[in-house]
Amino acid sequence: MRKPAEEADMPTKAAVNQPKTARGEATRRAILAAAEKVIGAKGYNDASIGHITSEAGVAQGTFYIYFTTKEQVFSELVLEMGRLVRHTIAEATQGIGNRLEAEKAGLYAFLDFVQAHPDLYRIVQEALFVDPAAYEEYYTTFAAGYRSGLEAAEAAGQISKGDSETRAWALMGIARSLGEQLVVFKSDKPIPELVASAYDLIENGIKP
Amino acid sequence: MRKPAEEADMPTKAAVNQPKTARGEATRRAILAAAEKVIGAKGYNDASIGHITSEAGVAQGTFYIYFTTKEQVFSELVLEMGRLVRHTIAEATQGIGNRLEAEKAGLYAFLDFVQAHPDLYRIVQEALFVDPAAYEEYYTTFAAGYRSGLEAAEAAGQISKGDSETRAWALMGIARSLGEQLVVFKSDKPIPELVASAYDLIENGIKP
DNA sequence: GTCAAACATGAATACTGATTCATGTTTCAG
DNA sequence: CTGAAACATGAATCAGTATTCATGTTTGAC
Repeated sequence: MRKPAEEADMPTKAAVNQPKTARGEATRRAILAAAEKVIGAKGYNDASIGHITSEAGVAQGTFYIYFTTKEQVFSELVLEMGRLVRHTIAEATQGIGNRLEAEKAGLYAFLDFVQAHPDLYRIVQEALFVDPAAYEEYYTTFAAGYRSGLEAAEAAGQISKGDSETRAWALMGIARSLGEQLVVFKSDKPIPELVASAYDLIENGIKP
Repeated sequence: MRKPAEEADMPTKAAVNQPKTARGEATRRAILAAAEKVIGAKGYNDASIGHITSEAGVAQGTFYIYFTTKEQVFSELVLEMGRLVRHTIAEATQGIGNRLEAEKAGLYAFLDFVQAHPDLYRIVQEALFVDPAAYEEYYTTFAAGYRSGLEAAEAAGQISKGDSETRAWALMGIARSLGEQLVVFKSDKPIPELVASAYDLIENGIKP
């Protein structure tokens, strides 16, 4: 478990195994990409190191030059997914004044991203069983952002008052469920329609 | 799913290994209960047959008297969760005329159930990776019920018009997300509050 | 009571797959 | 150019564990 840092002092996650040359950099990236593909497709347990390295076009031992453990690649992928999603959404909602509109654009961007990266989506789901801490961080970070957006909107009078904590989780649940529609159940409903229907619900509810 | 008669001829899923005596019945049940507990706690892969049988208080070989495969117990647990949840919700919403109120009562019952059976909840989530077919059936069955409820309510003028397919998935997503709050993130927010906040959102939306 | 069918046992089998290691090959600073 | 550090290889190790099986024990119909 604990891993003494090379000479620094990170208590939580020492970033060892960093490549020093361009070649190493490329190899590491290839392995990471292969891991995303293979683990996303076969699941963590059926994805063997052999599968991953052969997909990456390197020998099995090469894996351990850049990663200390099978679990470590997995964790890295979860973190990557988190960073990418947040970045994508932040970019998509950049400069949208009305926060309700921003949320809608965010949902749209999220679904687009999920459709483009189905493997990463499944990996995050599996994290609940492979790396619960990463899973938790992924969702709590996400929820915190959602929540503060809602609170700002509430303060600005752009949405009604309500429990923004529960709202945040509920809205995340909607986004996740629709994402699953696309990636897991392979729905062919176009994203714009999904977003439109969902946002009609979110804005107006279902009261007659 | 379909249940072959004792001596009929199902090609897909022979229901062999049915105990014939009271003792066998009890043992099988003990193993199933142990499997729920152990797999729910450690996850499918880390839950070995040895763990399960020792939790059940029987020898390792006994497992294979009642189950042909580790995967089979797992599948059975997913099916059980589906049956139990549907039954619980049906019972809780029995005789409620207003369908909007019925949905609320259903959410309440669902969250109660989830809190009482955290292991089963995790098992369903893991089914996406261990037994995708069971996972799919669980959610599509659930969604179909949700959807037809919404359509009936719409026809009866009890809710506004809208895409009931997407609505069903969105509402399921909310329920699931709140369930996860309880079971995975161990929120201490009382269920009635969760339900109240969520249903305010579902009924009225967040428009000011 | 008896005995065949059910049930139970736990050691042995058989295989998978993560991780290590001894041995080359490539890179690049000086 | 050159040699030490990086990088790469893939066969060998090593542990875990699903499943089988030969051998008892219990049950219940008669």
